[in-house]
Amino acid sequence: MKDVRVRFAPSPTGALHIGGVRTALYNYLLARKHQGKMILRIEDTDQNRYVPGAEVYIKDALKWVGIEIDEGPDKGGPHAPYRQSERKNIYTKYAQQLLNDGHAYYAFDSAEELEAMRNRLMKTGVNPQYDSATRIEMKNSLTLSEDEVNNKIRAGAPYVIRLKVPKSEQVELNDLIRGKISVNTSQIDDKVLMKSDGMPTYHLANVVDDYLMKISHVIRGEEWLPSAPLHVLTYKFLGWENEMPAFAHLPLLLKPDGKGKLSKRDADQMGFPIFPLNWTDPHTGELAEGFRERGYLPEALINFLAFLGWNPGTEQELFTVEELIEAFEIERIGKAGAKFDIQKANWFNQQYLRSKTDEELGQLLITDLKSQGIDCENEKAYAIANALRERITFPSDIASLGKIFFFAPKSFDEKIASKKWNNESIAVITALKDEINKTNELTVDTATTALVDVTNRLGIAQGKIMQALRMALTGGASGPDLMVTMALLGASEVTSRLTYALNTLEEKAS
RNA sequence: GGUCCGUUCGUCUAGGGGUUAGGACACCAGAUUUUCAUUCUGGCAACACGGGUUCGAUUCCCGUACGGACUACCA
Repeated sequence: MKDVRVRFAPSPTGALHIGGVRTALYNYLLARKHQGKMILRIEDTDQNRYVPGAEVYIKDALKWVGIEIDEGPDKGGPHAPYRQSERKNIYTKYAQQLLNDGHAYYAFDSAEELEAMRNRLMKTGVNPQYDSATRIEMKNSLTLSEDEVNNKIRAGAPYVIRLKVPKSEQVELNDLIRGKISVNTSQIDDKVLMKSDGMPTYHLANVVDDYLMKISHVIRGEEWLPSAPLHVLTYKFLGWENEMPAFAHLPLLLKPDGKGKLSKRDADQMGFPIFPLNWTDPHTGELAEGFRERGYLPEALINFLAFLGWNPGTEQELFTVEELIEAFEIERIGKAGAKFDIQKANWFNQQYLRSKTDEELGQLLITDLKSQGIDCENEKAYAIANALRERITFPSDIASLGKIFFFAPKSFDEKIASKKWNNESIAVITALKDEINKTNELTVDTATTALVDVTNRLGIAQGKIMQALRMALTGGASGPDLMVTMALLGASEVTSRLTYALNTLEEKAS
């Protein structure tokens, strides 16, 4: 394979959508697999849609998920600048070339005139396009005399430059994911290449830049598929047919239920993030919570995203980035859109979170507790993390599940209280409390021994009172191993909690 | 409407002319855990439909249906 050079080319019009992250990821995986280069190109040719902060956001988001950029606006590189607004004169040059070669023309039609043309065509049942049939009725350098055109331009009349698409020719391209795609030029209209503000449109800019930046593979979303033949045509007209990159159009990320592409609205409705990081809309001031802030680990998100539309063909599910790079192949990307299933993302997160050490998990707990004004020694935090590690999906679960070690219960699970708080459990807990009160060193072993002794003495099966004991100790119906919980709490705390439970719950029972 | 693209369990998907159509998530059940969770075992559950081609089609071809994308001086 020739030198692999891929690009991720977002438009700084807002936060980076999770689908964009996946597109960037696939580009990145291919680049790394072939020791190629990953290029970040900012497509900011629409000045009206520019959103301050968006570019920085995109870079921060890529950095967070671990996608490294080899060439880009900050990094620089042999084909700088990497911001399209800074490459304006380059596009003008190639537009001029197309004009000279008769592959493009000036058009002076106003928005109203275009609108009128479309309405007229619509009424007659013809597909409304600015094409070989309609352009002869419009105001452009094909219908106007050379003098008229020159006069208009000299007078400063606004104009655009359009591609002169042939009347009827088959354009073919071989998509790496979908195979051969063939379209007749009669279905393509004379797309605007240069806008009246002097900026290029995407169609010109992406072709010119991909060529100049020696891009080997264009990996982008399926929404570009319909205009891909137009781009192929542009490469041909520019004389770059032989250097044309390979195309791979990715299937879309779909909403979890129903149909259609995943939108922020869906995500909001179903209660999951759609942006990698927190994003505050500069216009509305509205904050959208990111995957990072929700507690998703970048490696989990990457693993999850990689599998949305691609799979290695083996039964392995958990992949490090290095493994993904090794296994990745464009040919194994699926064709159909993939519904976004947040439950699967949660599962990946759980897997990655669990694989962390007690120390890492414990530090997470310490940080969380500190923000609530609670101090916790390292050793205790590590022990709590160890007890909780099998039950957490998000880092914040450690603190929320671990709070039982720092706060005595004030209320008790009602279901357990009504079902399990009876003479037997009261008897056992009373006796256990007295037993533990006598010891000063409470460990898993001594706690177990105490419980066994008490239940044996009273002739009550332990299983019958475990839930009552847990409720008395923590207020809840579930939690980490009870003996571990008691050991972590210590003798005096256990005694006082059991006493409190016995006092408050007794009244309720009678 | 037109053009293009797509369609295997609820979801992500493997597979491929002859398979008990495999895995994962979710869900359900049992076991273990003296409790809940974990873990383990098992279960539920899919080739959109109709025509071909073929000895044989879920797999190849053609239609149909359904779905999606695109159809801007936005990307």
